[in-house]
Amino acid sequence: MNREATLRDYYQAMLAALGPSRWWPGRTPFEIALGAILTQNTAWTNVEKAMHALRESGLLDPRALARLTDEELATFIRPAGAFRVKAARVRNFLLFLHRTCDLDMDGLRGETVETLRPALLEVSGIGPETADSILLYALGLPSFVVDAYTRRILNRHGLVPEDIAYGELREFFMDVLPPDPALYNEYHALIVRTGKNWCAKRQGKCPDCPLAVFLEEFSPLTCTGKSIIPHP
DNA sequence: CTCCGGTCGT
DNA sequence: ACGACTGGAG
Repeated sequence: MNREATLRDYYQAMLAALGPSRWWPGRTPFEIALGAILTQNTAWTNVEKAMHALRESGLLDPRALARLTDEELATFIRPAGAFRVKAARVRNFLLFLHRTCDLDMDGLRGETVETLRPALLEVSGIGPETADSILLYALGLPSFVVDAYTRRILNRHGLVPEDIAYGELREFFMDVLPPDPALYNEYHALIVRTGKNWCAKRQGKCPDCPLAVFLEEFSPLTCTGKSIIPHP
């Protein structure tokens, strides 16, 4: 298969069906990075509750957040779940910002994916997906974000193995797509929107999915990963 | 591989 | 009631 053409076709199909996503416009880099940590294995609606609580108290700012104790922080982000773990992770990220840019993410402008990505991965609590989300959505750097939906959709379409590693799947996109942050931003956003609405873990809703045209056939009743017949 | 965890849809 | 949710660490 021509991977580049295939990935562009998938992108166009989702864009045509869903329209542009406009993810995280008008938000500060720190707010976006914070959201990226809080949303780990968590529905975004829960993250919004936590972000709202922080906003109401004027805490969507690294210098303000840094003054809280771990316990206070945990209380604010409680609706996001795993709040004790995430409080520690936010703390580690704040320490990272203190070290690298004096708690001002504008100071990270000028960094590249090659230098900043490994540095972020050194922070306990920031794994590959969170790092790429921060690079792409907070800093506008061309680092493709891979998530559970990306793996599930591509696997169910027979394009990649189910157990493909994060880095391999990221390169599956980055090897053939130009390093365009706007393209990466919209592509991942479209995948998440498509995944959330049509590609649930248990049972997909393939008949109405924007990507259904790429399946040779499928069973409407048992539209799970294994029941989809991969296209050639 | 297991735990973290409140919240929401089924 | 039950499992999934834009993961990551020990």
